[in-house]
Amino acid sequence: MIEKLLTPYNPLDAEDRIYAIWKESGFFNPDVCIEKGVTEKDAPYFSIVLPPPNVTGTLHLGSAYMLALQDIMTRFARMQAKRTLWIPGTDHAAIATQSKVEKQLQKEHGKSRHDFGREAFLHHVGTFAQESHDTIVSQMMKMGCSVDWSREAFTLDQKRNIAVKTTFKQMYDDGLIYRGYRVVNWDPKGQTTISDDEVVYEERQSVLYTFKYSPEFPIAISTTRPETKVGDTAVAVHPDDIRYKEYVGKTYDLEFCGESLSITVVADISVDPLFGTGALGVTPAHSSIDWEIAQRHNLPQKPVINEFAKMSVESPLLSGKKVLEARELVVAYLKEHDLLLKEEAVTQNVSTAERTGGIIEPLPKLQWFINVNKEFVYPHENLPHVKKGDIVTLKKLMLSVVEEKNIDILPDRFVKVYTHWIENLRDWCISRQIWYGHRIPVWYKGEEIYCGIEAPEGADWEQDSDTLDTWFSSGLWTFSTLGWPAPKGTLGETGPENDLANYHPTTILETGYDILFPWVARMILMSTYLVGAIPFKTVYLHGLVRDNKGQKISKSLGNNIDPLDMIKDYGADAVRMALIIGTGPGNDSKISLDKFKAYKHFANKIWNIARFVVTTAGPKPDVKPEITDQDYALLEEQNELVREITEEMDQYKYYLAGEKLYHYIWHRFADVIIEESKPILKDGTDVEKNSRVWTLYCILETSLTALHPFMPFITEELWSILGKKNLLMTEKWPLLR
RNA sequence: GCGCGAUUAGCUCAGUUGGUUAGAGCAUCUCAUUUACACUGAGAGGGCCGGGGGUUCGAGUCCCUCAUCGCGCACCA
Repeated sequence: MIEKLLTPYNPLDAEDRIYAIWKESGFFNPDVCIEKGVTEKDAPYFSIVLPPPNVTGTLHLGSAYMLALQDIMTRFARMQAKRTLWIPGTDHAAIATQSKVEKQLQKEHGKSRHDFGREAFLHHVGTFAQESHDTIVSQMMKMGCSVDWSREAFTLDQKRNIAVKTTFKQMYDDGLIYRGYRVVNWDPKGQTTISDDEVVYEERQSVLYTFKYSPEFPIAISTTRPETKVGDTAVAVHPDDIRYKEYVGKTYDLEFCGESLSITVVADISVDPLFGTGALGVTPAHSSIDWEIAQRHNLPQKPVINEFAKMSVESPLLSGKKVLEARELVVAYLKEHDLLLKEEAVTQNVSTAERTGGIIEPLPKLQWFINVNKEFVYPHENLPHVKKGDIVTLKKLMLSVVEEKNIDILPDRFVKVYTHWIENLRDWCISRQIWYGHRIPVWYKGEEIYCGIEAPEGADWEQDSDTLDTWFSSGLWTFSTLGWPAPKGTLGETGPENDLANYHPTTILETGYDILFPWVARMILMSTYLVGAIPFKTVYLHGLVRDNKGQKISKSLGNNIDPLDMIKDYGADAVRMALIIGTGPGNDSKISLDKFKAYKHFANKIWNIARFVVTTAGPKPDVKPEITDQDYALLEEQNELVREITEEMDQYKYYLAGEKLYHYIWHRFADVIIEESKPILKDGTDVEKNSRVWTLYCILETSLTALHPFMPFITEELWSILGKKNLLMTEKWPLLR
C-alpha cells in the first residue's frame, strides 16, 4: 500500500477504480447505509434530485459544475450521518431532442420524420436518446457523482408516464386544463406551438411603414408587418383621441392588395395615442394583443398566414408567397398606389423559437392550456399558509409559498425576479405538434371527448396526436421520482416504495438561474397542486460557466471545453475544485486552464503531504501518546477551521469553505506545520517526537475527511493507503467524531 | 419603459451584521534549494475599492446620483 505513495498520484488510474468501489459498496443508496449501520434509521434526511440533463448529447462544463456542487452537498450530508439520497435521471427534452434527430436523419438519409412515420421515427429518437443517456451516465461517474443509481429515472419512462397521465387527468377533471382556440406561438421551422418562455427575442433592424389601406379610408396606420394587414378586420384608436372620434363605430369595405377587407373603427384603451398615427390596424388572427382587442369588440378573425409561414389568401398577388416576399409585394403595392406615407428604420425584437431558431408566427390554433388564473378549492392540508378549503389559483399557490418563505431562493434577489414573472404569467400552452414526448391522454370520437389514464373502451376512439411540453413532466420531477402517484407512504420504512414519505419535500434544489421560470416555477406549481407540499425547501441557483474572456461557452463559438478532456489532463478532483472555488450562487464564472492546473498541483501537494507523514514521520502509534501543548494548539487550530467551514457549508458557501481548506492544507499544514516538524522529528525528545507523529496523522486524517466532499477521489485513495478499513465516503464529518 | 446584477492589485475573484494598516490565487520580480513535493519554499512590488454627493466618531460595506458593461421582464403598431 505505502509503495503507492512513492510514485506520483495518478488520477486516471485511481478514479475509475475508486468509483467502482463506491458503487459496489451500495452506500450511494440510503437503504444500504441504514442496513449496514452507517446511518440511523431515524436520522434526519437530506434529499436532492438531479436536474435531469437533456438526452441531446453530452455534458458541458456547466453540467460538470452543477454535478460538482451537488456532489459536495450530498457527500457532506452523508458524512453528517443524514439519510442521504441523490436521485439521478435524464430528460427526454421533447423538441430539443426531436429536432436534433430530425436534422441528423435529414442529413444522413435525406428523409423527414413524415417519411419514416411516427413509429419508425420514434424508434430512431429512442436509439439516439439511449446513446446520449449512456454518455451522460459515464460522464457523471467520471465526475464522481454519488447518486443512487438504483433509483435512476427518465422523464419519459413508464413510471413517469403514469405520473404525467395522472396529473393531466386530475387537472382536466378540476377544469385547470382546457382546450382552447386562440393565437399561440407557432414555430414554422419546428412545426409546433411553443410556450411563452420558449420564445427568445432577438433585436433586429426593421422598417416601420405608415400607410392607408385605400385612398378613401380616413385613417393611416403603422406597422412593421404590412403583409399581415390583409388580415385586418378593424382599426383601433384610443377612446379619448379626438382626431378619430368621428370614425369610431363606422365600417368601411375596401380593396387592399387584391383582398376585400371590411374594417370597423373601434375605440380601445390599450391603444397608445402617441405611437405612430395613434391608430392600430387590428389583425386578430396574427397577434395575441389584437386577438384580445377583437374579443372585446366582437370582431371577426381572418387568418391569412398558414403553418408554413406562407400567405393563405385568395389574392393572386400574395397567395402562397412566403411572408417576407409578401411583405415586399405589399410595400410595392402601397408605393404604386401612392398609399405609403412614411418609412422609418426601427430596431425591433423578433420572436424566435429557442430550439429551432425559427421566427415565430402568431397563429390561431386549437391547443391545450393550463389555466393559471382559475379559482379552485384547495384540497390539501399540509401547506403552512394555504388551508384546505381556501379558494386559490395556481398562480396564487406559486406566489404564496415563495412570498411566505416556505421556499428560500438563493441568492434572494431572485425572489423578486420570480414574483415578477409569476405575476405576468399567462396560461401555459402545453400541447406540442411533435412526436417525441408524452402523448396527450385524451381520445376523441365525433363530438365526444374522453380524458383518462387508459384508452376508453369501444371502437372508433382516436387519441389526440399531440404530445406534452417537456416541462410538464419535468415539473413532477421531485415526486414522480419518489414513487408518486402510487407511494406506500410509510414514514421510516426503508425502500424506494416509501420514498415519498421519507424524502419529500426534497432538501434543496440546485440548478441554473436560467431555468428558474421554465422548471423551478413549474415544480412549485405541480407539487403544491398535486401533493400539497412544497417540492423543496431551498433553491440554490448557480450561474453560467463562461470562458476566460467571459464569453458564453457554445459549440458555435468554438470555445467548448469537454469536461472529460479536463478530467483526463488534470483529474476529476482538480476539475471539481476549479469549477467550485470563487463561484458563489447566482454569479457567472470564468474558467481557464490555469485554474485546473492550480488544483492539479494541489492534489499533488496533498499526495506528498501524505508521503511525508507516512514515510518520514513513520507509522502511526497504536496508542495515543502524551500530546505536547504545542501540538494541542495545532489540533485546536484545525478544529477551529473545521468549525468555520462547517458553518460556511451549512450556508451553502462552498466556494469559501473549499478555498479555506486549500489554504490551510497547503500554506499551514504543509508549509508551516510539516516544516517545523522536521527538526522535531530529528532532534526532539521522545515525548515531542511521539506527540508530533500522532498529531501529524490526526491533522492529515481530518484534512482528508473535510476535503472529501470537494476532492473525493484522492482523499478516498489516501484514506485506504493509510490503512483505514472503512470508506471515507461514509466516515463521520470531523465535528461528529 | 420596469427591474436586477457587476465595477476592489496586471488577470480571476473574496471581503459576512459598517470597526485596527483592504485580502487570496494566478501572473511579475528577487532569493533559496542534491528537498515529502520544481506540480517547491521564503520574500517583494503592485489598490483614490468606477465618478460625484450624503449619513456616521468611523464607509469597499449604508443612502442618493451619474457612468460603463452584462442580464431579465415588458413593449414590439
